[in-house]
Amino acid sequence: MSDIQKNDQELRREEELHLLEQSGVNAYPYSYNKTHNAIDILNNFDDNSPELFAEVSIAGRIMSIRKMGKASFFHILDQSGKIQVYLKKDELPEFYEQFKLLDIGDIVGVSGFGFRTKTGEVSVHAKNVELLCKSLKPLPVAKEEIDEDGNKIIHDAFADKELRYRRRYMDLIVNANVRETFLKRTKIVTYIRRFLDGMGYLEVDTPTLQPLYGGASARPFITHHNALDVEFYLRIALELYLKRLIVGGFEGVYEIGKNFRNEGMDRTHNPEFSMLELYVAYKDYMWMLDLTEQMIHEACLMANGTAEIEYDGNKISLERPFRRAKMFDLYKEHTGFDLKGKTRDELAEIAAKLNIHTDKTMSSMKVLDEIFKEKVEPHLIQPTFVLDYPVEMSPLAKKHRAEEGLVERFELFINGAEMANCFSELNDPRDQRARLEEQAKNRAAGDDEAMVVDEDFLLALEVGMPPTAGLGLGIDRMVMLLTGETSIRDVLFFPHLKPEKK
RNA sequence: GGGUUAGUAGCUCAGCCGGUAGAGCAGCGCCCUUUUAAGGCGAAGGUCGCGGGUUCGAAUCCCGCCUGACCCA
Repeated sequence: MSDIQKNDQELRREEELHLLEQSGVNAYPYSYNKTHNAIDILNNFDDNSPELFAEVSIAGRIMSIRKMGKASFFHILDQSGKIQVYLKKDELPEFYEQFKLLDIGDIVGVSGFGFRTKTGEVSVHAKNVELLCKSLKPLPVAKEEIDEDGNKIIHDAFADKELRYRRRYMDLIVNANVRETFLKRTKIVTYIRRFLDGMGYLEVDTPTLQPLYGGASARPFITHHNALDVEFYLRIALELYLKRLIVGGFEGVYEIGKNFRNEGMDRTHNPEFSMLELYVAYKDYMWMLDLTEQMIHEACLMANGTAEIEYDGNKISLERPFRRAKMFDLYKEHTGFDLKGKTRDELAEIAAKLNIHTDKTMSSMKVLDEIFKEKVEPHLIQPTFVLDYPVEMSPLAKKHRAEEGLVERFELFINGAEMANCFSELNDPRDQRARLEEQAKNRAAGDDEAMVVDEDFLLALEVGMPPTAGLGLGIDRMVMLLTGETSIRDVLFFPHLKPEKK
């Protein structure tokens, strides 16, 4: 990068770095012996026994500096939070000169003792400060104020969404709420793992690069393997490989991993996103429904301390039990029509009455799907398990034990959005072959989201898969719900954006 | 893909019925040994997203493009 592109602040920081190095300071040393996190001191400092913090070493990034002549205050930020440091010239005469060359954004180690300032803030009185990393780029600076009611007011917050997403590291440094959201995300995912591990299920890894893709209706990303000179697809679902592991004899497996779908990006879609898929042998979908309900309920309690949350202006209760409703009952409830057993043309006629646009190319399933999206989904604000879908909509689900034309499947909707999807898994290889061949026909007829026939998967089913319940749960959407974020970009560290053009 | 809207200093924003830019914070210099949106004084800092056009003159008006946000299909 040439000097022409650097602004005066960047040039000044480089100049300061040279000055520091000339005076013998290593601006990029190798380690620092840190004994405390900011929060350890802030939470545990006791005015009656300050000796508990008589010797502390903390380290972090300088976030604000208040110089007052021969004494100074600055705040440093570590992973746990911010803490104030106090510095006197007559105690640190040598460093005090260097201090002039330090900036907001530099990382320092501070050793000293804990104390409380006149104004009541627990701080560290520095006996020694050393530079651990010189920062060459100015950081967006926001100032915080605590108002009379104790609320934090942030002035000039770093708010430009595009910059925040493209320079997420800056966003994380400057915006505490962003850090909190991602910490919560990690806690939620850790909780899910602990929950499933506690049930005795195995966490496994299956291929991301696949010679054939399947398990969902979506267009894949295609890539190329040079040594083999073959095309590979990035997986669109975890399903077919996890089921092979159930065939292989494991009785409970799960994977939390990335799926890749070659489709548009918006507030709820990123081309790569995280899914949990779980398969448990000898269980059916209603058993999995209970597990799903428990897992989401507990994850919310763990993340928020309550099962009552507010999301996008809606009050949502994740208290158990969630509502359970059959799909065709919901159609009746929200459209007034009984759609069960209707022909394609009858459905199209009803759609027209409901002011839903259809065209001749749409199959009866597509029409049903449209009506559901338009008339039912928006009403599913409180958590609702939608039960028993038409067989044509669910090529990997087992036929319903009691109802003709349906499969044993549920989807969970919360705040009008699909959160989880589950079936009693189809394990009759003859039926599975017929369904995949049907998909292949749709594909040949132009549906580029239809599934392909995976002969190896069918072979696995012929070897025999025990009765199995399978669940897919969108991790990003669940994190959105539990953190109150309405854009998927705010729960992904590095959401995809269009490339920057220079 | 369509509509609305935004892009001005490192950050947050004002200026937009045309006359070549302004504030706060950050940064710089001086003063200040318990401050906390620290304070006081002073001096800086900008191809006004990019490219065309209209005009004596464009951040401002017109066209195209890029990037983001929101809504719609």
